Amino acid sequence: MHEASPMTGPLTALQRASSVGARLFAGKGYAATTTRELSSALGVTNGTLYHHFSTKEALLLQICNESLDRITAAASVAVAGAGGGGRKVEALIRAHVLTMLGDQDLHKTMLTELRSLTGEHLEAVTGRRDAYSRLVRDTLAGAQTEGAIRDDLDAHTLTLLLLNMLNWTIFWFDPAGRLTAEELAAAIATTFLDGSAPR
Amino acid sequence: MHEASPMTGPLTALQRASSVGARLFAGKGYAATTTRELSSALGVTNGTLYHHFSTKEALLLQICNESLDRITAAASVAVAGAGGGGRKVEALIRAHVLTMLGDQDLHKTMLTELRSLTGEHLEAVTGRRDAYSRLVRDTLAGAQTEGAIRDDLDAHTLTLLLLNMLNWTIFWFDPAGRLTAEELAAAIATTFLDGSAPR
Amino acid sequence: MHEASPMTGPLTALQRASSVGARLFAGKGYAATTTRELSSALGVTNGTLYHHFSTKEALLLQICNESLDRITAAASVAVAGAGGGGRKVEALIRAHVLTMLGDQDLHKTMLTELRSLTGEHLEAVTGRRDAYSRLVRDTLAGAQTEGAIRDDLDAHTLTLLLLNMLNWTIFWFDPAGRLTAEELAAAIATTFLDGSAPR
Amino acid sequence: MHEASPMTGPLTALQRASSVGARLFAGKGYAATTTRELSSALGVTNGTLYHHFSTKEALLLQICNESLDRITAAASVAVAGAGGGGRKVEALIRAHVLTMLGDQDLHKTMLTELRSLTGEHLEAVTGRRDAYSRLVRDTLAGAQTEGAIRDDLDAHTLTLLLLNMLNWTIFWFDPAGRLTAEELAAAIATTFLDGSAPR
DNA sequence: AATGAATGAGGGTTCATTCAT
DNA sequence: TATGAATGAACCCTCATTCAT
Repeated sequence: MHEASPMTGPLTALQRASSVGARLFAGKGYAATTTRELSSALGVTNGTLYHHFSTKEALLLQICNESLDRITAAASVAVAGAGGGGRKVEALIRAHVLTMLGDQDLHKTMLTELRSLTGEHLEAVTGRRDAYSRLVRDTLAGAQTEGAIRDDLDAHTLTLLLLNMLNWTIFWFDPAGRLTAEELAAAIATTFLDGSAPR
Repeated sequence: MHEASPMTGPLTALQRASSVGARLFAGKGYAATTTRELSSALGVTNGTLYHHFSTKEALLLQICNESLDRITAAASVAVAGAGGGGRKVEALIRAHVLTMLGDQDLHKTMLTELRSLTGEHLEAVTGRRDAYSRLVRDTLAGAQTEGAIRDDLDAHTLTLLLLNMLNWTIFWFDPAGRLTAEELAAAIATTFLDGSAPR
Repeated sequence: MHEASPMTGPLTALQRASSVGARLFAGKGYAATTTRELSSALGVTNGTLYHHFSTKEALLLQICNESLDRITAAASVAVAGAGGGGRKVEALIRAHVLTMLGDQDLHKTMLTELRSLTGEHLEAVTGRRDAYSRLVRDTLAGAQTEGAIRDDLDAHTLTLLLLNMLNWTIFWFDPAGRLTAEELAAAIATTFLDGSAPR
Repeated sequence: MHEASPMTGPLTALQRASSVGARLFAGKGYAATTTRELSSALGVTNGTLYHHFSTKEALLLQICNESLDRITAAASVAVAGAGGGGRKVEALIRAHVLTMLGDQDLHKTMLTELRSLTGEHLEAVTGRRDAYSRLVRDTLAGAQTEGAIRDDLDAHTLTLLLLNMLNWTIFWFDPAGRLTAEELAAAIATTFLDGSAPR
């Protein structure tokens, strides 16, 4: 997906910065990752890294933004393109899961290291994350209005529970494991919509 | 001996170490918390902290162990005391949620900072966490056997989905918010067992 | 030699302080030896150590004094008791070597860690060590006067050369090695007096 | 490239590291010398010191290696260039003394602080020092074979006694004193070969 | 754009020493 | 006399960041 295509040359070191940074940040945490580890993993010197990112935090910001860009775009498209009722919810779940697991390090970094941002950076990313939450809530509220999902639990609570099911996945999903991302998306949709009790 | 009893005075600084450490680690992360911040929050000098904990990691270890002790004990008791079928699952959910939210910092630290442990510490805590996961899975598998929950999703997957719903809560639950822990436990149980679609 | 005799009880911890301190100081150096290591090797607590020695340096001072007491006493007695001429020089060499190697740690500490003393302590010990050097020089000068040793090298230089031969031994002598202290004393006396060239 | 040549300016701070480090280590001991004292004496910051030496011990290692390089080279050349018999021993003594006193701090550090090295560093330097001892012994054994020195004391013992006379000098020699290094070398050679007794 | 030496504040930890019990 | 918790300065070392080349 994000690899060089036949029409382009190889990625430059800096184009790989988000992905390399995300790998390191996801692996050992933002605070525990040094800029020297970043430079070294990128194959450039420490000084060069600072020609492209004014601070370590700027790289984290870029990663968080990229994560939210992708997940918001994927979810928006999915929801817009799906039929009414439960279909939109299913599409949202699938888009969220597939996007998130398609670049696990990137999204894990956003989800877990966001708190290391400061000041305006933090506000900006938090704002975008909240906007995404609203997208989820609006989708659920819409489904409630259409009678596709229950309305004895308010949309806000349902949103939080759905995000619970979606996001914690980032901590344990193994692409080489027995469950594919598609299967997982289906299992989450089933469980969230129909529950685990037999019908 | 060193525990606070109703008859004794306030906890000493060091008896508060787990709770103070958990607060700081949960707030800004283990790696970003300095031992000086810890000492200062405990009201002791840096040297005193090291009189009681050989390393910063030793404090993290104690916190993780305490978290898993509590959550395992609470869940075991709850499951053992509940009636058959879905009741055990409900009891487990309630015990997990109430325990976890009863000391949010402690359990958040265990859930998110465990990876900062090294060597034997990491193995020991990981082992205990996995043992807890097995308790959850056994409970779900038992409910499947009794026909209380569906068996077209395997117990392992259901376990992961349930833990998703339970654990991510730690990131957003606000004790002062509109939802109480009891209500949340009930909402999770309902959603996990019956799903969000109307019946 | 310095062990409890049948008439006395076992040594108290503090009576062993010089010997234990000397062992540790000789082994890894004064600066690299901690007071906790000292207490622990003595089998007392850190606080107790400080009831007997006001500072770590006070223990070093005691060791240096004990070393110089012993070596000065042994040499004085030996020189006084020996016949004239070269006999006094031989006796001095033998006394120095046997005393020094009889408690290698004690004397090694004095010889190598003396510089860690400060202020008056340093002056006092340096003064005593210089006094011992004068004893050696006076002995050599006396032998020159009697014609027992050459006088084309001045007594001061000969003193330094003799102390060279005597003192560096502390760095390599192994009581379990093939050379006994007596044999070494004889070899030094022979070499210093007669030289290594055949006669 | 980075060596000072007659055409270049003064040494950079880091080129002086060995000599400055040796001065401090020789003066108060390796363990008692702080890295801040080192940086400060070099006129750089603490961080800069660590830019060039990965640990304090790495500087000690460099000093020890430099010392043994010089002393081994000087002795090898001297022995190889000298005539047979006692001439080689005299040449060795002179080379050892002149080299050692030509940079007293460097060699004192090697002789007295070597034990502060750890692991492979210690083994490496100990190995090189032992190799130098073998050079001395081989020289003495050769002189014995040629009948230039006595053989009723074995070469191993004579080696130790000669090194005693040579090495302890480091503790007291004063370049500004009444004895020059050349004179001292001559006195040691005379005493070691002919003894202090009149012939 | 790229380098890598330099910076200096701050990190975890240790230590000689003190003191209430 | 003995204890061991407490102290806080200092230790070695790391790090994000800067800057001359």
